[in-house]
Amino acid sequence: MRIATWNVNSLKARLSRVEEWLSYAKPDVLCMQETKLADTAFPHMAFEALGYEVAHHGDGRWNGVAICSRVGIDDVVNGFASGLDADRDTRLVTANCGGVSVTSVYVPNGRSLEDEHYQYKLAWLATLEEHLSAVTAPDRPVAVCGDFNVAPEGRDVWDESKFVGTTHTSEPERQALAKLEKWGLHDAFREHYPDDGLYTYWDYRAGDFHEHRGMRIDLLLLSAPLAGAVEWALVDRNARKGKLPSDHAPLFVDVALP
DNA sequence: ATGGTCGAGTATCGA
Repeated sequence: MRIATWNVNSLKARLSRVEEWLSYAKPDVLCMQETKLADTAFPHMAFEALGYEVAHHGDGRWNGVAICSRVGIDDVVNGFASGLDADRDTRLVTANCGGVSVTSVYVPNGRSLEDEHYQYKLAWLATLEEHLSAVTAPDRPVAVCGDFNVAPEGRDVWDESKFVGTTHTSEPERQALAKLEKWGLHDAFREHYPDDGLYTYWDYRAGDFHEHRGMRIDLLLLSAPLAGAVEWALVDRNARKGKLPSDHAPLFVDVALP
């Protein structure tokens, strides 16, 4: 099973690039973030034409997440599971895709360490763990995919000295991520490729992509039954090139399901 | 030279 994630930064602006990518990468499951669409505006027919069913959770202007699957999609949960504090934004959607519990996440940015949004980000990551415990368990096949807006380690940013006192690299954020991993999730891409300089996001400004100034903030977190069956993983940098790219590249992993 | 670009929507905010 090929499981992919991509922060598309507006599906309206990116639809043709996403269609192109699906037609050659052929993932079984694609998690998208920042669709910036209301549910009623989602272009379902474009995805159906490529063989995908879609669960989308969005409210329009910002955020918005989706799961596209060609191996079935059931038990859809929009936002956090019932009983937990409701999210104020549309930042996650969960579904069962061919026996795998898939969650597409768009973790809050945080903006700055002093901003209220940073506290929201930390609380959000804690609630995500409660959500996972409510809908599944780490001994089952679980894939939590998306834009985590956290670079797990120093090697995940282009220059650590540029990230002193900023979000995405602070210790509380990294601890929140480590706590998720302790729940039973593995950073699938990182476990196979230890090199630095492997990024998923490059700011549009200042030619950052061409200067290799990036960050690895998009992750595929897999439970042990999946992490142990990973064949390979890839960040498709080609999808960050050319006309009207997202500022994120898609990332996928191939898992040999039993 | 301490910015630089996108996408939302149409003035600015968010990333």
